[in-house]
Amino acid sequence: MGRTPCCDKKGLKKGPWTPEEDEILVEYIKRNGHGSWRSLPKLAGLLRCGKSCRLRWTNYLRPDIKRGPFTDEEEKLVIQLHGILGNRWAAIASQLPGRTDNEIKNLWNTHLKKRMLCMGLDPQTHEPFTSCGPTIKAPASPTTRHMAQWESARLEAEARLSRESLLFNPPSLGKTESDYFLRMWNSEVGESFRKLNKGDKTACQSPTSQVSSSTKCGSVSAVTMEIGHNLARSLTPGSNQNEETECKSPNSNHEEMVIGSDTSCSNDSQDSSDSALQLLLDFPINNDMSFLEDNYVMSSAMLTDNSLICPL
DNA sequence: AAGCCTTCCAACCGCCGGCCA
DNA sequence: CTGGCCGGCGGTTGGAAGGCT
Repeated sequence: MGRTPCCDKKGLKKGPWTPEEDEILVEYIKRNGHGSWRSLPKLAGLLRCGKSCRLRWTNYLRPDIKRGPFTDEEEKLVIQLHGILGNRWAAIASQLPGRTDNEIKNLWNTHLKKRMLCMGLDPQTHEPFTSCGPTIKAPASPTTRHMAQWESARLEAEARLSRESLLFNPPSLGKTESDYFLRMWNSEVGESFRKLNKGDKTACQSPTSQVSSSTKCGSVSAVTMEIGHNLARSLTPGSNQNEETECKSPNSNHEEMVIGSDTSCSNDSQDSSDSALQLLLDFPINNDMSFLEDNYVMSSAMLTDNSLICPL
């Protein structure tokens, strides 16, 4: 029992859009909103299927689309986020205002994937290749692998934050220079973040309590901070010295965000990883996540040294 | 100049999950 | 509960553009 096609293909135009069609679509959406995509083409007088109209609008005609080539910063961010999210282009696109999932997917497939290969890294796993494949045997599916990475990151963040919480006052004691996450937490950025979340009485007392309670209270903020920690670590040269995974590329010593793919991942922890991942995907990114961008900017200079740019 | 090859990206296709009757 | 509708997503494709011989 196959699905009915999204539209009756008879009499409907396919292929590249003409400027006239673009104009009709834009004018219609400006006046009426897109409403039901399925009925839009008929109402607007277009010989296209609704899906085609939606795609044209979201990928090309939308007024907030950012034109022009990707900046280095954007490319780095895509690579970082791909390491966390895998091929979830829409989720990645939500981190890059004005960029579409299609655009990012194309960027990855045409440029970044090659760059990874050139650096001796598996574009799917972000792990170094060896003569007989990746150094670390990854879980069977990308989804499972990313869940494991998430959980591993969460557990380590929790452990580290528990340790650090003992040293929270004075903040400088025992703090590594590279721990941007904690520094940020203690900075104005962290403070404004805490203010932002002051409504949540169970979380946000401290980084430790917040992260620890992330999966129990479902605090999106906590997950955000985990992401921040993960990204901060991945952006920080030398910060992975004590991590479980060997992240050394034969070609470079660049940052690597693969975090112990082979660390234990119990069923219980997979559940929490599930919720964390889900929360991330549901997270309305253009508010809280901005602090990550700050962090990213702060750390991006370091990336330049161990450049991801691979002359082809 | 012509032909071939490669790269790039807009657009299509099919699947999935949420919603609703 | 079930099945259809719909929007969204990720994978793939096809053709235009540019480079090379």
